[in-house]
Amino acid sequence: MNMKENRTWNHHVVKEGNKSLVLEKIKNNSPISRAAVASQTGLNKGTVSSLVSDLLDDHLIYESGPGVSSGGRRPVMLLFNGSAGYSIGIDLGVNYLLGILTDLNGNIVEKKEIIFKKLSYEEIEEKLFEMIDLLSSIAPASPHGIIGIGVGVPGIVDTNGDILLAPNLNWKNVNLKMVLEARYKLPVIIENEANAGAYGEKHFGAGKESDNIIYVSAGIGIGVGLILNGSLYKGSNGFSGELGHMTIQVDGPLCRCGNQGCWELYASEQALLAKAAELDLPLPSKEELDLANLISLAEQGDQQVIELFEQTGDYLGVGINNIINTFNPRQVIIGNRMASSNRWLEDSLNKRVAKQALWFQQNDLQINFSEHSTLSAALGVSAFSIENFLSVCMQPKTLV
Amino acid sequence: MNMKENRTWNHHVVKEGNKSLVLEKIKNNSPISRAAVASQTGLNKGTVSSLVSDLLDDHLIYESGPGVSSGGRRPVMLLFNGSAGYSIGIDLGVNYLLGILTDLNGNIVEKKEIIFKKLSYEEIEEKLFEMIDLLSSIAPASPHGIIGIGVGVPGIVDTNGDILLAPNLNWKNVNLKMVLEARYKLPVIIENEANAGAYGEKHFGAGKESDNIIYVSAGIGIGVGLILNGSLYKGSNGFSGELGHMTIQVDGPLCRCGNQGCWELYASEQALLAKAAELDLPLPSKEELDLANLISLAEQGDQQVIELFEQTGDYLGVGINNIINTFNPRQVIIGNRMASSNRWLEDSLNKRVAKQALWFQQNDLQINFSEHSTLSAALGVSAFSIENFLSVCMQPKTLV
DNA sequence: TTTGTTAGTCTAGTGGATAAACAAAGTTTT
DNA sequence: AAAACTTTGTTTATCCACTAGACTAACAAA
Repeated sequence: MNMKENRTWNHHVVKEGNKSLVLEKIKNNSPISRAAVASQTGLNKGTVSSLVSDLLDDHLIYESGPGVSSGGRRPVMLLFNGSAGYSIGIDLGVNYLLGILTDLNGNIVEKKEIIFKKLSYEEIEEKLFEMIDLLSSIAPASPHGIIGIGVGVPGIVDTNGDILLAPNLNWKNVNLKMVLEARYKLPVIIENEANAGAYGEKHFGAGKESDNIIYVSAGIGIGVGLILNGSLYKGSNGFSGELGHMTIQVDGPLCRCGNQGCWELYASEQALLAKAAELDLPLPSKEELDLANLISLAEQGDQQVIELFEQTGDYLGVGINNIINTFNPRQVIIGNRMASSNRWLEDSLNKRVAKQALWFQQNDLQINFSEHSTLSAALGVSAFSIENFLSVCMQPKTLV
Repeated sequence: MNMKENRTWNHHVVKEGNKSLVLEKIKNNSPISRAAVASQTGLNKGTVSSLVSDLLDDHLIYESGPGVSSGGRRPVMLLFNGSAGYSIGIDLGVNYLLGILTDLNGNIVEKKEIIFKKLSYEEIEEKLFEMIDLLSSIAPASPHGIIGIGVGVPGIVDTNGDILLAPNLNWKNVNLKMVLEARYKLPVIIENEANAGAYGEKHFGAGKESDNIIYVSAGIGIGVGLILNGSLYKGSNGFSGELGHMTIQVDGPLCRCGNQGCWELYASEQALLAKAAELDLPLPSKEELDLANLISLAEQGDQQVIELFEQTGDYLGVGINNIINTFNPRQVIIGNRMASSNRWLEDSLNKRVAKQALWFQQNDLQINFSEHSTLSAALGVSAFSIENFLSVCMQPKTLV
């Protein structure tokens, strides 16, 4: 909420803000008593009592038995009710569909994956419906039911949620949001896969406390999700983070974007595979040249492949250096498919960063590979829906 | 103001927000009547009346004569009182000191420049005192007097205002803020010169309405100021925007930062001069190889020099492309000393951007050279002080 | 049992927003 | 010119949410 917005300030806003403050406190510090919430937030005891009563009515929190006394009356402990509703998050990949059902804490209740190859838009839509229907049917009974659907896509999504371009899916101007909202009558969020991953990492990853997190989604291409000042930065039209097409070699090879020497020509899965194709690797057939097989070759100690990974790690480091100099982030997280090869990427990447990054940028800076790896994006869109749902819950009820 | 901050919400916050809303409305739409403020902000007429009366008491606005009637009682017009106080903004360069005195609208009342060469910290401090004393003494009488001092410096400033490193000045860990605050008993803001320039352009430049503005300060080195979502992004420790050290050529020449192929090795004033030194140019002596002389050679039609500028413009475009792909900004503004050579830089820069930037990024994107050029940074720090002053004015008075 | 402490609710009071009535100062219509 | 209408700005009554502090409840220690 920004003071410069043309929004007036009144007691509703105050209540909304404080309610949100109390809920956040309970979520992050549960179990906690009303008294502790009051003293820790600075709110008056009475105010907290009243807001807590609202939250209880909404089933967003619940009271557990009494806690331990600290020399007086025993406190009633409050807990966030993660099971007040469930959220669907789907990672729509080029050749897979990964769907999860999470509770409001982001805990995964169910996970389903479908692998496919070269499907048309209509066919993917069909699979998507099946996935959502399945996950909906699995969801346990709860006060709020399914609270929203989120979909992460490998493409450019504008600020309205329209998919403008998804080159690897061969999609253009697809309004999936409208389709899903019409069919399911639920809030739908469509988000770029890298943005979703960044959000997922912020909420459920190692970087929970950081305000400035850069999520590098290194897969077929490279996309970057930016969490700046604690919230997702999407740019003027929602096209930020196209760092895969950042020039790191002015006179480098031509990219399909029209540019030369783009980062993703050096450090993506596609780049790795292209370089591997030039080698004479002990694979059963040319068709089986994929990341999984390269990883197993590396595991067998194939020096050629290991060197390939190391070189890629070095190039990843070059781009990450640029990111560090640009954003001075607290944390850089490398996710998506390439993150699974962290064993062979890590050393050369760190060496490159240590060599280049300005000294003062190195303080308090963490560079991690994602722990969730393939799940970040799905978790992220699920988190979007949850945030959205909770913020709507904070708003005053308008009587019908 | 962020809902996640651990700040409670109460009546004061509401009043502060609405007062700020009303003041902003009057500032941007003056002259304007109370009634118009009410209808345009959505606030109640009575609320506006009361807030306006507060603002009149603070001398932040004033009433002019009655306006034209639109079929009823004639309105009393309200105007922002730019002369309620004055702000001092100083651009501390490597070999110059540029100080301005502005009113609260950012209009320059007085401008003074001192040129010097290789002074020690103590000597510069002395000059700085002289400058501030002079500007203070010139300021017209006003209700609030001098409301603050801002200084833009060519170096790394952390979030406390400490100057950690200013390589070209040979400064390290200088706490200028404390020195000035102790001497003048006024709020002091120290800011990186690129950040200051970005702020200056946002407030007084062509990009008044844009929310996402990138200011490229191309001088001896290159620094970048980032206005994202309407406010300055400073990174976790205040070190963001070090884009001069972004790699644009992995196997390029070594930079003093330890990196190879940094942008500022290709597109800064220093790079231009270095390349010019290799040429056999018709200059009276080697000592006179500077930007001003190169510009006059170009004006005389020297093809070698013009090509040098064009090449530099091309390289500027490479970095700006990376900026566009990263931030999807509404506007990119090139400022500082190199901006004065825009005539010869512009074409090759635009050609490079047109060739490379992803098509969807080109919509609604403006690339401009700064209109204020050398004044942006001083205007920016002055604006910082003004903003700060006004936000303090919005806070409820605590009776002593 | 008494005393002290902590938890949570209740009541009165406060500040600021809103709606609506009202006063002031015009314009337009008759 | 008088009457009717419009618009501006103030005033009044009311409402809402927070605060302070009294009060009740429930426990521990002496």
